[in-house]
Amino acid sequence: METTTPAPMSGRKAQAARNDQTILQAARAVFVADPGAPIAAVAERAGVGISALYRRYASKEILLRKLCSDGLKIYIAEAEAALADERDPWSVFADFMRRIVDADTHSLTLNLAGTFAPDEDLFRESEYAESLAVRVFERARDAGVLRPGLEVSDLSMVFEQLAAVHLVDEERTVEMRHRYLELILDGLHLTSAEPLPGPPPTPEEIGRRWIVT
Amino acid sequence: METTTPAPMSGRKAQAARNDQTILQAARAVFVADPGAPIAAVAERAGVGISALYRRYASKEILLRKLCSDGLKIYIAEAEAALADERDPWSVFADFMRRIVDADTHSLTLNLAGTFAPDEDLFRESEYAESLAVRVFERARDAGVLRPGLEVSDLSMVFEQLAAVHLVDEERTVEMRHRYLELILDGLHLTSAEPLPGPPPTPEEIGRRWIVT
DNA sequence: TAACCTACGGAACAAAATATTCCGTTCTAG
DNA sequence: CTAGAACGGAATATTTTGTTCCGTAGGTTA
Repeated sequence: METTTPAPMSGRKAQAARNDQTILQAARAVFVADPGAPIAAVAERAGVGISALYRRYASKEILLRKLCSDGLKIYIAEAEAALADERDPWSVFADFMRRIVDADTHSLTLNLAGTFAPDEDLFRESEYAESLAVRVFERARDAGVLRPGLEVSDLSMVFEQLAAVHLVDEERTVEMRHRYLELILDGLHLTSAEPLPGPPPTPEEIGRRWIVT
Repeated sequence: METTTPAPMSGRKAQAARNDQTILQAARAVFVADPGAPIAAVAERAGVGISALYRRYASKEILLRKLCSDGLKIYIAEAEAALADERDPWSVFADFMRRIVDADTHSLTLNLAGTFAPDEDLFRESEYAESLAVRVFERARDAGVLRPGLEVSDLSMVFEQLAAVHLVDEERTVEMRHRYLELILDGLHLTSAEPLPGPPPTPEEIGRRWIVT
């Protein structure tokens, strides 16, 4: 459970605890790259056998839910941090965006939408996360630092667009996302600009994609 | 082959000619929604039997190449139109972007990258398309209407990002893409703004994704 | 009209992929 | 020294899917 201390490097239990981490990281990397990847690919990437996976997660679906849930937890944490941030509204908002893009929470929610049945808990977490996002957004909007006509739902779409930025090298991918996030932030910040064309996506439009087919 | 005239509505040949169209449209729609979709899904969507597909395309891979090739042809046509456009540089550039986004040529090149072996011809077409894009881009840049530090390769990434905008309803998807394209265009047009952070993607980084694994 | 041929629908087939189970092995704690 | 946790990875059962095949209908030609 401790990621900080290398812990008594030896010992079966330490090994296992380290695997907990390794497996989750591997799963994340693999499923972000290819949402339909076989579970064997995760094991290989983690450098462990398949049974090491099944010992921890009874099924692929459960593993996917875990990954999603973790992503949401990060999102929630960042949103709460933003709400507690006392600096000027635009900096707070922009940094929130940057952190979410860095955390890459949307590569999962985007790619995995519809590939597994959303848990009841997941649903609640998701709703809570959304409610926080609303508050973060409204703080910026009420402070008058956002382009007129924007809605919270625009944020989701922006995150999804940035999650689509994918190069082979992971580090470069992160760099590129920052590059285009700055571009988009400039557009979002243009308080004197024209409102964007077309109505923003409705929450319903955004949520419908989670329906399992 | 003629899409304009409904042609002698009846007649086996007319029927077949119409199927040529229907099948391509269906294939496009299906594979854009799900790059790994089975060929049977295309047949179903087109409302024809499987053999109607195999009569025209000897394999799935050939069909995919055809779709990609068609997309590139559109891209090329739009780029050539832009180069022939005499209006002010920014309008020409912005309209080029809008048309490409509308044509949705990148949903295919993006989603299908790596799922089939690029043909020799496809390769040539692709290179020609890219060379045109360079000229369109440089005309705008040389006219001084672009934010400093931008490169042609940034266009590819922008198109890919916009191709990631996907709602259930197709019409709304188009609307949304326009919405965020305007946002991005504003960012691209900010000639006095800071250059974007990080080096732009290299052609090599963008091309590497086509390697079949 | 009759033979013929093209385009087609869709079942049947074979191959590939993949989630999950199972069993023998290794390593550690006590 | 031994019981058992943790593991590696082959084997299994199932599903998915590309492709082939065959019987039929509609149109065409002689």
